[in-house]
Amino acid sequence: MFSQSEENYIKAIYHLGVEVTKGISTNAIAKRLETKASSVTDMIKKLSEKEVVVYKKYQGVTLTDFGKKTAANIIRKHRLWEVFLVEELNFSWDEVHEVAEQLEHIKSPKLIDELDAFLGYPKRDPHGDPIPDKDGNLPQIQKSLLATLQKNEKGVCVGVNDTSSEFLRFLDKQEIGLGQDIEVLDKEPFDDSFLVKINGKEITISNKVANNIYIQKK
Amino acid sequence: MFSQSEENYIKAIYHLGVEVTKGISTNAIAKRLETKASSVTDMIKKLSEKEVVVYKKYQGVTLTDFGKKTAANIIRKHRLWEVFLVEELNFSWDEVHEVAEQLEHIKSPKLIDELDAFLGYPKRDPHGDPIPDKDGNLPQIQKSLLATLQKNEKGVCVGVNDTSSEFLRFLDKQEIGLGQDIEVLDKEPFDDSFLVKINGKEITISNKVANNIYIQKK
DNA sequence: ATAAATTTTTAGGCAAGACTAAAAATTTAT
DNA sequence: ATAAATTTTTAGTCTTGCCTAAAAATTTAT
Repeated sequence: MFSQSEENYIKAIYHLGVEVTKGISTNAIAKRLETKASSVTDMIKKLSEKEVVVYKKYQGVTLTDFGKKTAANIIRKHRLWEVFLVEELNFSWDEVHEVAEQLEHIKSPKLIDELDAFLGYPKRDPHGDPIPDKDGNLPQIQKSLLATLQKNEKGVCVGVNDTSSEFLRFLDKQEIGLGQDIEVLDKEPFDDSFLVKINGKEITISNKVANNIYIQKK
Repeated sequence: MFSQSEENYIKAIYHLGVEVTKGISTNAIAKRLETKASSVTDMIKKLSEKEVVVYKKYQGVTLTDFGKKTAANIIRKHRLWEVFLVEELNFSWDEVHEVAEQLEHIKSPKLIDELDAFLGYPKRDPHGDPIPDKDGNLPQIQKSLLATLQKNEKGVCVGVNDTSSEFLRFLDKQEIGLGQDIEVLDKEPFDDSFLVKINGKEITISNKVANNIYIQKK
């Protein structure tokens, strides 16, 4: 069994390690968890003894298979709770994170299995991120950043990269959400902004925004 | 804001203080929380500084009004989560306590208000205990121990005193639950046991059991 | 009323998890 | 290749919440 603090480190290492082969640096973990590098070193030693990570001094850390499974389970809980908050308790997608950060640490296998069933075994959370199954497997779909689409390509919004409240509320204002059809009408070479059609309306989207919206092409 | 540990102390003091006018003893708190008296003294000093309790050396503690309100809020969360677990996630009434002990510490006013609404503003938890409202007020109903009923009195089960798994599972086996009609057919002077009619069946109930079931007379 | 038993508090320590400051190792720049 | 900059680790400290052992206060018994 892991403490909340240990779980937070495991999750951070997991997220930092997605599509990276080298070890995760002490500094990167410290930055993500808003803590100090020396604290990270301490915790890494502990997680290493518990065989959650592989660690060699000055070389960063990698999750073991056990560590990955542990991480997937924490993320599973986090995302299921997010679904619950949005679908059942009227939270908006920019409000869920803080509460899910707490709920993900509740220890009860039955609770999470029942919650999963209660929610109808959802595959994705309110931000479009996949929910790991009980064995830690992620359903992968292929998705592209809106910014990579060419003129006249169409797709449907399947996720976001930035999940900050500011960005999510901006999307709400623009009526962009998961499942929303988006068509690229034009790209402006000057500032790499996009002219897109959403809900029948034509709106301009900055390059920064286009780099934070995931699209499934069609 | 209080730590989980502080919240557990506040709750313990509240429960020990129901229908008691004197201060709660250090030892009583230690026993309830399965900790040592010296640890209790430490925590009591802290809670006293935070104006949650009134404390004079060697005289036990009492909750301040602020402390009572805090306690009621924790209990509100605990009981609402219990309702959720039983009504929505298929937990039985003997399984909920441990998980609710964790969930009660989640910090989010919106979460608990929405949960309350989602559940339809329940007045009582699965054991028949009243759920405090947002201001900390308890709906009090008058209830009597089954053991105090006379021959031929009738009532409905509205709560339990002992909430241990053993007792609750015993009640399940006897098909006794909240809302169950119970009629005292006879009392046996020899061992103070009861002959009662439940669900049309006549069964004998020990005095110990009768002292742990609350009845609303009718 | 005093002795014995009990309860409560104090004093000192320990583990987890964080921090600061300084040392050591590594990487980058010249 | 060496100096400078950066990253990482070590060493020592702090807080929270717990512990044991001993001292102090209170209660109970004789």
